[in-house]
Amino acid sequence: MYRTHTCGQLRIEDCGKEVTLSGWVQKSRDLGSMTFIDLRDRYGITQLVCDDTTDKSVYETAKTLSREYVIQVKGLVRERSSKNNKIPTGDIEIEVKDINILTTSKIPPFTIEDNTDGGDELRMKYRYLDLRRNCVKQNLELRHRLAMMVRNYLSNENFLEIETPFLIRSTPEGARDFVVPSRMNPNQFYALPQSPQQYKQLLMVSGFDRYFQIVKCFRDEDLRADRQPEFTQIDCEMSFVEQEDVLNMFEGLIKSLFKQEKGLEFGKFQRMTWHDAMKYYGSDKPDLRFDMKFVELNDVFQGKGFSVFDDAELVVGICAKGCANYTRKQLDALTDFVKRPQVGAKGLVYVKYNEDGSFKSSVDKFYTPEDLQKVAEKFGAEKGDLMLVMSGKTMQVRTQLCALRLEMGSQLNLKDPFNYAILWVTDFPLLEWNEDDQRFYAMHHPFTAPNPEDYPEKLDTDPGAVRANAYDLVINGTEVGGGSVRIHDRNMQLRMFEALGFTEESAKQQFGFLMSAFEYGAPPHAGLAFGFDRLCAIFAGADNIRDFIAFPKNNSGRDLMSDSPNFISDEQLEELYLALKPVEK
RNA sequence: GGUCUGGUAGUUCAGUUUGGUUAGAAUACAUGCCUGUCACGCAUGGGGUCGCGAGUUCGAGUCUCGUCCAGACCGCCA
Repeated sequence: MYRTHTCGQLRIEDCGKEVTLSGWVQKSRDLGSMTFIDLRDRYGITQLVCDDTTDKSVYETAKTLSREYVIQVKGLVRERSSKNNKIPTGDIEIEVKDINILTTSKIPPFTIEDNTDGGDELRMKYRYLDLRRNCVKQNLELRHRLAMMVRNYLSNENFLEIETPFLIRSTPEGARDFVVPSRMNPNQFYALPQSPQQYKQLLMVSGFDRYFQIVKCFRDEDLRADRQPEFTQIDCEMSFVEQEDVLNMFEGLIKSLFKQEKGLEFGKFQRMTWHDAMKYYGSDKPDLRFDMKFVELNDVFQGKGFSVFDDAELVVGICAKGCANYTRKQLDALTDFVKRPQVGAKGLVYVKYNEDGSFKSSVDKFYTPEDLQKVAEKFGAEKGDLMLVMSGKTMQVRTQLCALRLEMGSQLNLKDPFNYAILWVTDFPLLEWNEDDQRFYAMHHPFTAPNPEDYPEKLDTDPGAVRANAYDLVINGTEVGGGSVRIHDRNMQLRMFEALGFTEESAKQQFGFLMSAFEYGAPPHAGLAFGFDRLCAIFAGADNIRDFIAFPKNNSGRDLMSDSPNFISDEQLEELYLALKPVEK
């Protein structure tokens, strides 16, 4: 028997017991004629002691132990003479009677501690060692708990978890597909699913009126801190429901997770239309942990001879509470921030509402104190506030001001990761115009149902203004989930394809099986999917989802541990009827 | 496809602004001492292709160009 207890288990009441423990050597502290060893496993750390009561040959073995050796120890539990209240086993220690070295270890390239000395790259390369660290292990434990809660909640609500295929047909809409060559069907390829979208809709046609799946999805797009090429969704679909039913069901799920995991209770989640989110926060995923709402200022700023504002489509600003004391240097830094290529603004206008009631702005040449007073009134600004104003084309300037708003939120410490601001964003546009291709694309996906108020009339007259029955769940500025009511009527689906520039034939070619299925009695249905990795990160107050995935990829989509992707042999290529093309510089 | 930041002992970093003697610190590692440590302590020691390549120069870790790698972001992500 390798162990009678784990390394996190023994307490003061176990004193006097003969026990056997197995684990990794965390650290050895040699005090001369006395040696302490911290033994670690998944459950915790237990201190081992060798002193003059220890058999000499056993002590000699103890002296040879080095970090990360795997050992088995037999000994007696005894009370410590000096306790350690930092660990749960801190009241006891093991008087070592026998040590068995199970395996030795090379010196690890970084320390296996919460405050490791290892950098990201090194930790990825030796991910199996990184996972030994308590903080990383706890992230995976959190992930497991949340997955269990999701399964329990949905199972109790009569949802069935049904697996869908990973080797599927490629569809050109949406993100790039990862493709897999088929040996048995030369020159033909499978694709890995970007999501099980069409399969879950088929399951609705099949009568499984409540489906879910915690499932891997694959997208061959550039990565970010919150984007991995393979990631996990909580994918859900329901039949005989309207948008309201879906929002209520999954609001319940999210509330249940927060209640169980964090003991937090929330009232009804705030809702905001996509239009308002863009107008007041410049983003379809506004961070509502702080306010700093956009205020549109065309009427007070235009017509006074300041051509930058006079010529702009939109003049819009935010008010930073208590920031009128910002120095010239700080204001210049903000200007530099918005001028960075990532933000892309031309400049930034500030108006200080000083404590003495006077105004100081970067455009004093053009505006009288009375003008600026009106601006302040628009903002509802008080003495001591700083107003920051930008102008330009409507959508562009909103995006730029959004970047500034988030930056101010960071500077003013308004982004407490454990203060959760949750909202539904609803009424997304159905279609999105693409300048490059000169055509509309589905903003969500081509199966999303239009809002009945806008269909069919507006689809002909003003396609860009048609609202969809689509919704996102946003927490602290992160999109953690999204979904829609689906089209279940074949004619409506054909109209949609038409609007997207598909012919009936090309639509059939790509989505034929779904369209065929809809000819055999499709129920009204709707659903959504949550980004499970992001959800885990948010529960832990983290930004990067990598720490919540056991074996993640890096920025370039590489697995630094296994060094993949990598080349395959000529034999493999031959078998797959593939030939490589040289990379052009 | 683009913008920015970084690459120097096993590791994390300083040094680069202003080119100039033998490239430092902490930590890790090794050896010795130490009976209550738990970030143990003390002493000693080993450890460097300054990412790679080219250039400028009497001389390059330091300046220039190219390139590779890593990270953050923009585009992209139905």
